Amino acid sequence: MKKSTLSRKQEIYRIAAQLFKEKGYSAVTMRDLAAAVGVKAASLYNHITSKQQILSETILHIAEQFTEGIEIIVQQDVDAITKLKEVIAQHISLTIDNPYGMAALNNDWMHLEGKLDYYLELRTRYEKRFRQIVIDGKKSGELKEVHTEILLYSILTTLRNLYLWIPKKGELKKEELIEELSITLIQGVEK
Amino acid sequence: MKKSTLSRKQEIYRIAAQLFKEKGYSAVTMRDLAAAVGVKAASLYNHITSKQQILSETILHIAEQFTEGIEIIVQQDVDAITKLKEVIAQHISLTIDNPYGMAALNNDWMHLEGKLDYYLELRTRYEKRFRQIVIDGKKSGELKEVHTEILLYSILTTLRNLYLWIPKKGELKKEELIEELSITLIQGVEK
DNA sequence: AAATTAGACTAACAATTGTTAGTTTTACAA
DNA sequence: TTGTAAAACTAACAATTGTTAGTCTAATTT
Repeated sequence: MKKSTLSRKQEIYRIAAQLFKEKGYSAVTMRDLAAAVGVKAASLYNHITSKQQILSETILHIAEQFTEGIEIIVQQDVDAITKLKEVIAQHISLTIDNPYGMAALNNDWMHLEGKLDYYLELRTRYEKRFRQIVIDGKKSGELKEVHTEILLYSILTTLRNLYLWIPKKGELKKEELIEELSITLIQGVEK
Repeated sequence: MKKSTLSRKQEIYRIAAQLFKEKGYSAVTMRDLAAAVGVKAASLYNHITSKQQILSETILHIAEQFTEGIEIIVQQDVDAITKLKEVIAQHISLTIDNPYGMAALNNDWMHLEGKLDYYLELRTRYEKRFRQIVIDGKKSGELKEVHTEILLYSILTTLRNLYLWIPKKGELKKEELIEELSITLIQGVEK
């Protein structure tokens, strides 16, 4: 495979992820994708092997980054609040890098066919690590005594859906976003 | 139309919303829906007029409740924090009443055909009222000086995705959930 | 210049889609 | 018991789906 082939494939993947974000995997046809790329549907198959493969490579690549990232974070010897901030920063970074892929990860994971079990395993591992940070933070007195699951899903949901509004906030600097979102999520909105 | 017809129609709508939540509107076929109802696909049309109608009635019914609800909340003569708590309570109530419909509202609104503009109008109105609460709260010194959009979307995203985990929390009482989620969102997770 | 190859094309496929038409069965009112 | 209407059924439709086969063209390598 040559460089030009690789970048053509990547261009298809990138455009596919954009369309998946707009309409969802199932509603995007290979003819839609081909038109957006500027080519006939059959020509796509010179570069990709299937529609399903586009989805699973897109999703799993990101999911692996998240799970590997949090496993590094949890084993650091720092307090829970610091870990939480690092998790927030990781979400922001990965979302800025690939907002369309994040949309697919969030909305289309159930359409993974062969790789669904692997995806679910990655997600379970991720949530387990995140939950451990919350539990440790409560035990050490850093976090409020609120139901773990409420605390967990309330933060996690905001982070998982950053892709919905991060692209619009082009004017906001990444470091500033990390700072403000950390404040909002950790210290709340009340003055 | 008789009572039995109405309840049959409602049963179809209810099951459809469940399937939409699992796989998304586009991935649910009328044959899937029929099988879940226990009937052949063609028989559905004795009760409904189209797949699209199921989606739009499901989504718009909820969207109207939200927009009407927040317009009542904003015009009350109470402080911003109280309004915020009422918005949170409304989200929890409507989500408990109809978690599957909430999923469709969140994930499948873009597949509305004739009614898409109306939906977007409702959503814009809703966000405008919500944003006004945030702006007022900052002005009155009740809320932190964080970017309005960050504060807005961070809360709103959590609320919009309650359907993802509320069904699992059957053991948790509604009033308790409102209390704990209000604390988490308004005062943050840090002790 | 000749040969090879990457990558576009047209045409077609088998399967699946939402929906309609027409018919039979079920259930209730008379 | 008979008549009527609701609601199930089978069969089919036209359109659309992902994908393959085979061909042509343009670019690159020899």
